[in-house]
Amino acid sequence: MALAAAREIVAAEGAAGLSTRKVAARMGYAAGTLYLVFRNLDDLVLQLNAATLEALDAHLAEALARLPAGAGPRQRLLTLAHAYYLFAQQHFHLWSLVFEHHLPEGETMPESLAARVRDLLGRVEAELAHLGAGAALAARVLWSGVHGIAVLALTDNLAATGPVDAPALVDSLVNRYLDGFAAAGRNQS
Amino acid sequence: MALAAAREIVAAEGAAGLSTRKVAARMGYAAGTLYLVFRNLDDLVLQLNAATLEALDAHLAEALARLPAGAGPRQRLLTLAHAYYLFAQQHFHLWSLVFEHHLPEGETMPESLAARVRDLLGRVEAELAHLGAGAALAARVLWSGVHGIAVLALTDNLAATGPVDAPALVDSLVNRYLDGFAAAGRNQS
DNA sequence: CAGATTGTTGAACGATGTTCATAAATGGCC
DNA sequence: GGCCATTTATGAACATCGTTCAACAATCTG
Repeated sequence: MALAAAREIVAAEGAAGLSTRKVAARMGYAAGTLYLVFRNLDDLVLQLNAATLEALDAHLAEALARLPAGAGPRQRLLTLAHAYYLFAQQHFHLWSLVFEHHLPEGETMPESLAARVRDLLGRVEAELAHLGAGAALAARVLWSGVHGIAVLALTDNLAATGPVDAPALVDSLVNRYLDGFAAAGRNQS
Repeated sequence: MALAAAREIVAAEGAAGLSTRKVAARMGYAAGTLYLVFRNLDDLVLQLNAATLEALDAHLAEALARLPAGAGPRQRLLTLAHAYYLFAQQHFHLWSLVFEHHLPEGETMPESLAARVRDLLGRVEAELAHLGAGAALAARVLWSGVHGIAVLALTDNLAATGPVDAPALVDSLVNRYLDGFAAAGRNQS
C-alpha cells in the first residue's frame, strides 16, 4: 500500500525526501489520489510511525526470545536496551521520523500511536516489576535514557567530543541505574 | 541581524514556519539578499543553532552561579540537569531545531557548533571529576539521559502512558545513577 | 564628474502540499 | 446486453517554498 512506498522513500532518503508526488509515483498513482486514503501528509506520517513502532516492538520481542529462559531481569533489560539502540541505528530515518514529527499545535496523538507507545513502555515496566512501586518511574527513566543515548549518538551530537561507544553508554546507564536503585532500596528498609 | 529574525520566527511558529521569505520580510529585505550572508537556509539554521547552544550554556552557568558555594557535586549535577530541562521547555522550538536538523549526508558539523557541544559536555564532566577515569563515560550517559527525558516528555511521547513528572524523572536518573556509580566503585576497590 | 565596486532587488524556475471539477472504471439491475 | 449510480482516479490549478541571477541603485575612488 501507500505506507510501504513511503517507508522505502524515508528509509532511503530520510524524512526530507518524502513527498506526496514521490509516494504516488512509486505506486503508479497520481498525487491527488493519496488524499482519498489520507487526510494529509501528516496523516500518512502518523500511520507510518505507528507501523514503525510496531516493527520496533516485534524487534524487541525477538531479542527477548533469543535469551535463555533463566535470564534475570537485569540481563533482559540490557537486552531490550541494546535491541532498541540497534533498531534505531538500522532504521535511523524511520525511527527519527517518529520523534521529529511534531503534530500541529493543540492536536493530540492518535490512539493508534499512543497504544504502540504504551506497549513498548509496558515491556520495560514488566522487567522492573521486582522494584515494586518504583517500577513505573524506573521504566520511564531507563526508556528515556536509552532513547537519549540513541538520539545523541546517531545524530553525531556527541561525536564532537571524540568517538562514542554507544553500547558502552547503554550498559553503564542500565547497570549503574539498577545498582543505584538497589542501594537506595536497601537504605530505606 | 538575520539570526534574530529567524530566532523569533522559530520561537513563535516552530521550525516548520521558518522560511527565507519570512526572515527577509521581518527585517525589511528581499529574500535574495539572505544569500549574500548565508550559503543556504541550512547555513542559517546551523548558525542559529550555535547561538541557541550558546544561550543554553549561559543558562546553565547562571543556574550554577545561584547555588551556594558549598554545594557538592551531586547537587551541582542536579542543578545542571534541571536547568537543562527548563531551557528545553522554555525554548522548545529553538532547542528542537538543534537536534532535528540533520545535515546533508556525509557533511560534517561545522566547528562553531562542535565547540559549543564540547563546552556543554565539559560542564558536566567537570562535576564528575571525583569519579576519576569513569568521568567521561558518566558525563555522556547523564547528559544523554537527561536529554532523552526532555525529548520524550516535551514531545508527548510518554504522555500516552499517563501524566509525566519530568523533573522527578531527572532526579531519579541523576541520583540513582550516581548511587550506582558509587556502589560499583566500592565493590571494585 | 566618471568609473568601479558594493549592496539590493524582483522576476524566474522547479518543486512542494492541497483542492476540485472532470473523467474513467466499476457494479447492480432490469 | 444496456443503463444508471457509485466509487476511484486524474491532472490542471493555486499558493508557497528554496534558490539563482541579470539588472539596477548606492556608494566610494580618483
